Amino acid sequence: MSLCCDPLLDLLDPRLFKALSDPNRITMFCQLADCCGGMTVSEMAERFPIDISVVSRHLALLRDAGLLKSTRDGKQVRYWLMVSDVVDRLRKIADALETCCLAAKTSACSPLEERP
Amino acid sequence: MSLCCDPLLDLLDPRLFKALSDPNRITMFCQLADCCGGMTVSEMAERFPIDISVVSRHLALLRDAGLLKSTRDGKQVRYWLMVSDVVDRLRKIADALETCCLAAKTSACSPLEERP
DNA sequence: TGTTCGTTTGCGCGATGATGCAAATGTAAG
DNA sequence: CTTACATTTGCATCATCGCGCAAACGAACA
Repeated sequence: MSLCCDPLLDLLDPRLFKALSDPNRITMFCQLADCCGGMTVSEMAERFPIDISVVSRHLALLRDAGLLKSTRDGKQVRYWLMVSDVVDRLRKIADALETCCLAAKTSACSPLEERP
Repeated sequence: MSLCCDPLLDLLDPRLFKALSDPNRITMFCQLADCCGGMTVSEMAERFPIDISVVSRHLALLRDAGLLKSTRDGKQVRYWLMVSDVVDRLRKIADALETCCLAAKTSACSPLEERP
């Protein structure tokens, strides 16, 4: 069984949303948006009242979700926000959602009730 | 202390992302995107191998996060996807993210390092 | 090589989340 | 008013999450 919203379903990666479901991670995300030079784990940790190991884990989680990239610079690890990637993903989700709902309205796909 | 990304921070509601951080809720969200007539709790529950009470809770959570609206129709409660609201929120986040990062690049705001 | 600094990982604890079951609530029909 | 159906709400259980602490890892440097 396939849905008209299959492309939407592909775009809605739980990891993306789980990554931004935590207030601290959201703030880290915004800090990186304001800092085009990227930030090291230590620099980020200075701005939060939590242990640096926790900051490290949060940043790694954001990276694994595809929101950040990390580069080693000597002893330090610098995290960068992948702006265009994130912006593209969000816009694609919005577009797919609109397309899917429009298709549903115009009966471009069979109603759910008639499916096996 | 204020950040250039303050408008972005306001848009990034943890509840929105938490709502879509669960695979079952994502699928319910997509089902509603494909069904412009909305769905009752029972109709939704037919499509999932989980207890109907769990489905009810998932739908309520999606509603409380601002993704769905619910209307009572006799004994049944029908849930609808708030398409334009969700699409607008996603696009506003994408726009704010772009704006914030562009401002950071052009030094329209002070770098994080120089803040108190 | 040994030391130091930055980062990551292992472990445990308390809190939150997803789930199922049973009971309660709400609504329409007999 | 009683009954039947749809939904919601406790309650318990198990998994996951955020967190701190300590140890391990990695890279530069004396």
